[in-house]
Amino acid sequence: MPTPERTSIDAIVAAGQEIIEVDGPAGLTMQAVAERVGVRAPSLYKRVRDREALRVAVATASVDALATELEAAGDDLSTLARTYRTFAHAHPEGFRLMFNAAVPHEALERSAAPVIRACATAVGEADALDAARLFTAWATGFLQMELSGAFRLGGDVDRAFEYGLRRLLASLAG
Amino acid sequence: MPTPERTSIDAIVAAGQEIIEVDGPAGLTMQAVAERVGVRAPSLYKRVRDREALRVAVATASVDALATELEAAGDDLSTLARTYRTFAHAHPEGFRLMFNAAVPHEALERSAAPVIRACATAVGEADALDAARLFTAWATGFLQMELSGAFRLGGDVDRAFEYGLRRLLASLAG
DNA sequence: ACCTGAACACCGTTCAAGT
DNA sequence: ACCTGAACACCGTTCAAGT
Repeated sequence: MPTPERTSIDAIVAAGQEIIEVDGPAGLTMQAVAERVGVRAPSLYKRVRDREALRVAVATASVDALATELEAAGDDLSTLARTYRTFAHAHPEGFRLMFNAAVPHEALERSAAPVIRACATAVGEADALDAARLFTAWATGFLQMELSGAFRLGGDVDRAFEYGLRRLLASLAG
Repeated sequence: MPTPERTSIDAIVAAGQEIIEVDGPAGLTMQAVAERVGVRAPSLYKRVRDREALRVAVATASVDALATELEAAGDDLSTLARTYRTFAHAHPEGFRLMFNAAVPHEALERSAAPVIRACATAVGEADALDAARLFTAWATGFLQMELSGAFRLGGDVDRAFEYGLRRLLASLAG
């Protein structure tokens, strides 16, 4: 006898995204997600293989959301960098999880594409990939350090970000 | 009646470092550490407050080890970058944990000092901190992406590292 | 003083039984 | 077909009792 579905993979992932921002990555338990979507924990196994798959699904949703924002930001590297930073500030735990779960390659590629395209414009096709990696590595590392409090002491973090961005753009232009 | 100590905080932290490299961060359980140092799990609570404190202690040990290697590397930014990368390759899980645990500020400062000093030589005292943040953010982000497999496809990763390093040094020189 | 077994709460996961 | 309670294994943590 068929029964109506009481939740969905989308609702489960959305619940996971909300939970990590409130309770941190350790709060992402099967029971917390189940309670939030209104089922019992065992029911989640109809939609996700295990907790690790749920972590990956939540991380992938974050990468997809980031990709959407980057695509809307256009081809300007400064705008892309600031969009990236705004995203990280808005969803710090989702941002962190992106680098702590095995996000499928297609999702990563989609979020990388706008940066690679902008770099191709700046340095030409031949060096576009290397330049995009330079740019993305800097932005990612900066945000990770900013969020983890590595910049706790000294200096203006906004100024350090703009300094890095300016230097990088100059380097790519040179 | 006093009893002889059957383990030590150093042995516990060393066991934790070994465990994460073999079994990953999820393998760092109180029971696994206890077994490795030859006591029962409850005994660990004589030396560490809880599992999170153990994670922090292991991460801090990694930062200290990194700082020691950076101090020995000298004042050349290229050498510092390659030393950092060699360290990350040798202890990938220890490297990742450094950014996923609340390492005390003094440890972070000690590992940052060699880079700040090298940057002061390169760009002067006024911009040394911003330059060090640019440099460290790039290297950290690059390694994190390299280790997490974000560079899985396309291009030579070694070449991308050297490309980024060259561009950054040029930028700081300019 | 440090160590341990026992106990408890909590979590991930499976599965037979419900609808 | 999906959902659930019950069950099991495993883990973090506490604590009284041992030496």
